[in-house]
Amino acid sequence: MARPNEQVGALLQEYADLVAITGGDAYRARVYEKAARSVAGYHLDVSTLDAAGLRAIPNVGTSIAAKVTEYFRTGQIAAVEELRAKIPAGVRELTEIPTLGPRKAMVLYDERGIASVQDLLDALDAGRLAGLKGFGPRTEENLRHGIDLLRQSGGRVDLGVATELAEEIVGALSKVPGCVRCTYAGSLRRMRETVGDLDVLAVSKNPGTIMDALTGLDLVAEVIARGNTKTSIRTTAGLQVDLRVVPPESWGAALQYFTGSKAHNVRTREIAVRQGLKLSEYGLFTVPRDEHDGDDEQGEQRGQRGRKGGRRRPAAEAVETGETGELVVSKTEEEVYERIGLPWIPPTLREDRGEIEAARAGTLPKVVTEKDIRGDLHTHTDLTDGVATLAEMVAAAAARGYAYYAITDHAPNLFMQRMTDAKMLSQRDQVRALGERYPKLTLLHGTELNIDPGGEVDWPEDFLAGFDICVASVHSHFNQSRAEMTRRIVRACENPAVNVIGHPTARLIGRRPPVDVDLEAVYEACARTSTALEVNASPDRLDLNDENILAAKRHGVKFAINTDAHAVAHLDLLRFGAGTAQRGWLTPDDVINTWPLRRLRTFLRKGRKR
DNA sequence: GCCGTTTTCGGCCCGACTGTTTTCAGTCG
Repeated sequence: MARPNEQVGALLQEYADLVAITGGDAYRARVYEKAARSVAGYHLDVSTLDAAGLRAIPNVGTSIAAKVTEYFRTGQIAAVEELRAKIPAGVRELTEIPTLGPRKAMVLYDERGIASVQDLLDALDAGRLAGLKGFGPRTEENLRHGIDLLRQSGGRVDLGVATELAEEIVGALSKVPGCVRCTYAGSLRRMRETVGDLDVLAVSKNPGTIMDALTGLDLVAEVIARGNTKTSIRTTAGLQVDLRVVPPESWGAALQYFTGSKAHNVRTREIAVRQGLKLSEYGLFTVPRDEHDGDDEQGEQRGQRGRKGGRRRPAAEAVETGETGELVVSKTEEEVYERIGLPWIPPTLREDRGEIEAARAGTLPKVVTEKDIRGDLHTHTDLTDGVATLAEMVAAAAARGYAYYAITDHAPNLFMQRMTDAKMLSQRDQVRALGERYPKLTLLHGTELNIDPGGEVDWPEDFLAGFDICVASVHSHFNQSRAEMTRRIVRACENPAVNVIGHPTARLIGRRPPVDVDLEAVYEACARTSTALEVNASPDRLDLNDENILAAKRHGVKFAINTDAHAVAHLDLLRFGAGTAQRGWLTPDDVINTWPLRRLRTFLRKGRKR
């Protein structure tokens, strides 16, 4: 995504936070928050848009469009500067502490002059919070604890780690007597590339028993909250797990609700409201008549509270006193979506990135699934840095039912792998021989080339012509300038032997940032030269990521979802690649390794002479 | 401050848990 979009998005988010901290209108804060998200995720570069173009962005109206324009004209937004002058940056940082929101942060600043996390720690140590309204002993303890957590780094884990943990917990809870259903939801079900916490959902005849089962697991370091419908724990690895227990008839609504994302849920609830319905985690309900009649009065109260910065009355009373309308549906997600006039939307699309509009228009993509993939096109063996033999890898590929499978060991310029022409040709003979043992599986002999700093690859054209497929990747010189890196990768695309650009940004999640490259230029080159971009399924890469995939697809680029397996077990990581591709709205037609072999071979011929 | 197939004004998603409170505000998801 273009940088200007992210910059403006960050500024609007900051403004939203500052409005909330200063006790401004809560609805106004929320609008800025929504605008921040839509700007950051908008598909056009906002710095190139005029006022009308800006107002075409969802949640951007006259006022916000003017602020964006002002930002590109002057380099700042006066309204933001004004609030910055009133509220030190450290106060906003305070709200990153769990359990400390905008209201309490402002109290700390107003009453005690606390303007940073360190200030807060000092005040706690000096006992200076004593007597402050709303800050009792438990709150002090929670704040200290929150600061500890904050300082232990971001706390998000990768998709592989989160999936393993979630499956362990769901497995354990499913065995608890009385547990009827159990699964995970949340960002993990949506397959976000990192996961900040786990949401586990269960139906149980005996909620207490299943709560006890969770809090009793060996991996529990701390019980954060314990109720009869919700329990939260923190694992020894620092990950929070929320378990919700719902009645069986609420399963679909609860699964929909706890899968999120928050932005997607806001949209679905709004749609329900417009149809006179109410959607909660307990189901889709009709809104009773008298509540309609009372709308004006209630609205007035809400409006006033909103202006005072208070909150509206929760609907809990209505539930308790039985004023709630009748349950319409909620047994399955499909029912819930259908009743509000939408087809079921795959979890990986639920980010409010246009899926609601597409669902309404009947143009939701039929996203690619793991089952659509007919073969892995980027794998290694122990000839280079893999840990399994060629025979083992091929046997595993055959067992997965693949129609084709490419072996792509490293080329000589990754010097540590000691590849030679002779070794490669010898492997090719072995591949051909092995192929005869697997009549249903077509083996492709390939290689993973190194794109050198100038954009050249390992072998001359005539040697490259002997491969069925060539992946080419950046493995070194990650710090080149943007111009050099762009020229380097574009040049690789223009090489007639190169079929796939492997892990295109070379990032390692949480360890190495993506290389600085003009991705738009790369997408253009890929589309022009029939070079596919890889969706590397390894959970520490997921490269390209979802947003980049969306952008590349708009250029007409094709993709290959590959595991880059270095071991037999890695072939199973494919699902994370499929999930990431879904988040990028890819259909089987966009993905070359879902195609029949003939079509794939035609694509792989590219610009080669033979 | 944005938005509209009920509306260009009057709404804006909904509920659980905690802590400190004695009826509820704040935070979180």
